[in-house]
Amino acid sequence: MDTQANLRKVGLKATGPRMRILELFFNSDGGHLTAEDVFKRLLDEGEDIGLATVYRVLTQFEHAGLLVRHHFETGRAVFEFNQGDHHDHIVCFQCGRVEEFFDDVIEHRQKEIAEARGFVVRDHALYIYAECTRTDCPHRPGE
Amino acid sequence: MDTQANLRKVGLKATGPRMRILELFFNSDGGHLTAEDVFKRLLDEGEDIGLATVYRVLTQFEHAGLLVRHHFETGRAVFEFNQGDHHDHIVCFQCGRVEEFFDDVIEHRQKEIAEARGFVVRDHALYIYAECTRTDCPHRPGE
DNA sequence: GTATATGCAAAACTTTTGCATCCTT
DNA sequence: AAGGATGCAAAAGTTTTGCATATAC
Repeated sequence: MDTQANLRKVGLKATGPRMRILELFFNSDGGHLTAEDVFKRLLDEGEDIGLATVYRVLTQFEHAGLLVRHHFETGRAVFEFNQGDHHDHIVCFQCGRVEEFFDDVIEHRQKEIAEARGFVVRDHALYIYAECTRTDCPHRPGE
Repeated sequence: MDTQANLRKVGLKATGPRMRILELFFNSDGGHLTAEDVFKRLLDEGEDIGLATVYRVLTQFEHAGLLVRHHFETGRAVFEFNQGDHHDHIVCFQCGRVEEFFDDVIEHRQKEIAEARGFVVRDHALYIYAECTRTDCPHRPGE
């Protein structure tokens, strides 16, 4: 991934902090990170970065369409890499794991419902909160 | 509505603040209120109430099943009266109006999707963000 | 070289907690 | 009377902003 080119493409200067943050999301394999998560990881990597910069960059990336901001039930914003494909989320109550899915039936039905009520859909967010029945559920609440 | 009886039913003492807050939601016709909204309305009514109490009572009501807490994209929690019937939301980008709906197809599909992936659904939240095409859209962003 | 981005510190905002007093049962 | 609930103030947690310095182009 040419981080520098990707930043320029969306009209942002290719600065150090921006490149590190974008790479972090690119390498995190669809992970959902809070501003604090990003900040700590960069500190761990030995970066000299400020939390304010992280917040500013995350917001810029959201506006540029590089990241998507979500509001889970924690009250804190989490960000994920925008792979272009829209998808919804299943969040495990027990281990906090987030799995993604996309379903045509649901997507379609939403559009119908909204239009029948005189709305034009611009976006939507569907979160299913569930219990993970898998044996490999790490069961580590609070992380 | 017998506010006093409703509170006792869920095991809470029928105190002044709790009764006022429950009545507020009952009379607000399905309105979605933040803690701050509730606090201000009670102050306007001349109540001597603290914001901390509002937060405590709202959380108690949520646990008791009297209210439902939502996280819209604002970052602040909003509460609504729990009428027992689950429903999802269409939020108008322009006027902020929230319309509710329930759709069996979507409900069913969610259950199927989650179970196919080894999850047992406990709850879910679906928010459709849309533009209101109605002529009576008040168009008052920021309220 | 110039405009923008950054780090730090301080502020703003939402929510929680400690504690003395008050109220419900 | 006893225990829980309240208001106030202070704290904790998240996000934003002001400003001097540093960096990208």
